[in-house]
Amino acid sequence: MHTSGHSSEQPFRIYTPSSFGQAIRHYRTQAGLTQDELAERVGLDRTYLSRLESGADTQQLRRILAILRELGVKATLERADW
Amino acid sequence: MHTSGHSSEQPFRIYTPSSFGQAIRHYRTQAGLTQDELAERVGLDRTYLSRLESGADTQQLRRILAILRELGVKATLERADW
DNA sequence: AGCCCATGTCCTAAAATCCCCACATCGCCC
DNA sequence: GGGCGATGTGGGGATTTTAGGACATGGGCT
Repeated sequence: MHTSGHSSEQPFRIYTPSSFGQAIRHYRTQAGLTQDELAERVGLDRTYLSRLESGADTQQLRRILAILRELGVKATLERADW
Repeated sequence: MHTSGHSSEQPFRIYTPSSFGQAIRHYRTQAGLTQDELAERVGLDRTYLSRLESGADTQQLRRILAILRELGVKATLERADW
């Protein structure tokens, strides 16, 4: 009876602004949402989302990624799939 | 021959600015670093790190977490332990 | 070709963030 | 008690980021 749902999709490892953007885009399209729809649902501007998915290289993101790198910590994103 | 290092420390699930801060603090102290040391290594201000670890509730973090929540994606931090 | 729809990109004002100072607190050790 | 190292916290100003509009591009469809 398959204890684990076993959806078997591998997590996204986040180590650059770009990889973060790609992950977001992946999950958004997989959810069948447009940038407009997602932006409205979370109260953001669409152009912001576009830039984020394109891997906008902000200093904020760089800062936290630098911290994680220095500490030897890896960040991953994956489907919560309850 | 122990294929996997099997260090078996459970990952941190990140769902609030606070949980993010706690994770950072955990890994920093585990690495035996002071805020000063870490801040200098990554070229940041110490007070910034302090506030980050205290779970500073920034809009930026909120935005990202809102996106992930809406997409049903979970973010985790764990030791890279190569 | 023409029409949508989704997305990328440029711009500017407005808003949020971060650096950098100062000072307070808390343990711990002498 | 006094000193010291580590951290919390406040404020101000400079820097960075975001919102929001406008416009271009590109694909798919008729």
